[in-house]
Amino acid sequence: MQTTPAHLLPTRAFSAAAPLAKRDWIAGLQKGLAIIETFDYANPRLTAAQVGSRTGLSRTAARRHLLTLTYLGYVASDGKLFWLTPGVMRLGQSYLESARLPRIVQPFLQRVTSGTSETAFMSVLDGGDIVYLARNGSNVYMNTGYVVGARVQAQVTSSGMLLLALSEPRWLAHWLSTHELKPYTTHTVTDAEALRQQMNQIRAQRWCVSEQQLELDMRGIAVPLINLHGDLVGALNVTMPMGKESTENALRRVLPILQETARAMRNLI
Amino acid sequence: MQTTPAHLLPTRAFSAAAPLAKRDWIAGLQKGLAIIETFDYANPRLTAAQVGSRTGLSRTAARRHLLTLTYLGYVASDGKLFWLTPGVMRLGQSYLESARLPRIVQPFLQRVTSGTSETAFMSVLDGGDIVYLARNGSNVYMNTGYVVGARVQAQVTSSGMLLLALSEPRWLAHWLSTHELKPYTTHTVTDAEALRQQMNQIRAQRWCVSEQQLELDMRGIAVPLINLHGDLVGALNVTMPMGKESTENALRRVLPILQETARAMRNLI
DNA sequence: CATTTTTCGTGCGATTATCAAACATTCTTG
DNA sequence: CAAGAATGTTTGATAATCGCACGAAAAATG
Repeated sequence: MQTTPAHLLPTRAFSAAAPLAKRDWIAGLQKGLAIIETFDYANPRLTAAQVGSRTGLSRTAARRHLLTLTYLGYVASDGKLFWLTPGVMRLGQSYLESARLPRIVQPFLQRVTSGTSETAFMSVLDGGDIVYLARNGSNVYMNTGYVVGARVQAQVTSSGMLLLALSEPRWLAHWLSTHELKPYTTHTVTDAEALRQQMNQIRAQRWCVSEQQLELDMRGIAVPLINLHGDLVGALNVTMPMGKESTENALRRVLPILQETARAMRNLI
Repeated sequence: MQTTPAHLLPTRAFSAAAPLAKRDWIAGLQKGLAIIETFDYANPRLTAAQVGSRTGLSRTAARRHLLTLTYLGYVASDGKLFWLTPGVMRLGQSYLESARLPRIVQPFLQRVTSGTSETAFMSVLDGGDIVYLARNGSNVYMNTGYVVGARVQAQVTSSGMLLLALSEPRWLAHWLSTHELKPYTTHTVTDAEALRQQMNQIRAQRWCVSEQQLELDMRGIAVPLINLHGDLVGALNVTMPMGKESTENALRRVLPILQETARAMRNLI
């Protein structure tokens, strides 16, 4: 008997296969994390009642959780409104510190940057999102948001399309049939069947180029990161302004460097 | 009632110790967050028993919380060991999205970068740590770790010294008397009295230069960010290799730009 | 400015989520 | 291969968490 409101359930829909026994379910933890994630650009400061209605909790329950978070330093309050503090960044930082990947890749990203003069990223798939775990290069051309930790819907990035294409076919099929394909630019592909075909090609060629899907005039080129056991651990990509350069020329210029760098990383990741 | 700016609130309260009533305390939430933070560089993968002993929970309790986190997608497990997933970065991202500051400062950082040719940062104090909330500039000279979200003990950075010096005197005194001053380089100041004197000067002059405290051959220069109400909301700084440049010359070159940029930001933050 | 309407803080008894201990099972190691 | 250590699972007892109800405090209204 799952009394949990649907919107509190994990985003990683498909992996939800193991319906945790009730006795192993810490409700307060789930609710508190949902509360942290309910703050966003449009809702930076909320009352306890607003948090309650956004998370499906009662006003009093939301308030109790918010007070706990406040006491722990993750949330601040003027007595009426609540907002997140920089303290919550300790949590993401725990991941960056504990994971080997983000630390190991940095010198390799520098290699890509100096070889191509473009901004290089390493990213992984989380749910249907691309999460950037490391970055190297200038911020001259780039929109400001793409820092370490940023997330974007996978299908509008080169790394995302690549990782989707190379992931578990059943999961991919499920994702394609349930995910809403939001258009970011006039060029964004929003047809699931078109995406599916692109992915077949990407899976075969083992690299991906993506143009103007997330931002106009921007191009991304991605290759997979595979470890010695053959596991897919993430993607390496560069993002660049398209300018007047042809797709073919850009590929000729950066793809070999990406592929060679990914190969060089194999026995370290 | 709370008049302290959110960014300056001590993490695990000193004066802010309003010892939350028992009925408003969500134990599971505190425990779960403590579990997330218990993973770090030295302990990237832990068993439930290890997590228990590190967080003071019983083995079974730790396991229940870990299973919950796993189901929610923040933790992964092979059945025996547990580790954090990129999903935890959603949490820090909630802060970056919801807070105005990190978004607003980006163009100003670019201004600093182009005026000084050095890497620019915006940061706030959280507990005794500096947290970098925005960054602009090349990563050529910099050690890899200083990305958005990174934390360093405040007293070894220019921004940290500045924010400490300008914070609530009672809180500062308490911090100085309880905080362990860890040496990072052979130049790191580890004497509390010496720090206190430096802070007096910094408080008076309203800027700070810090050299070789965290890394050899590196220099930081910081100025405060003050809003129209006169609240201290953070610090703006540049970090640069010292090379052969004198302190005076570096100050003459970058301090005016920092100060002018901070002034230009006043009515936006 | 007075009155209505809405929102918010708090105490309480009812409910059930969470606990640790005991036991079963699996993995280690000599 | 058997003893010991570490881990998974079950269970009844306990106390943590719940929503409701009520009064106080703001907001909204006219």
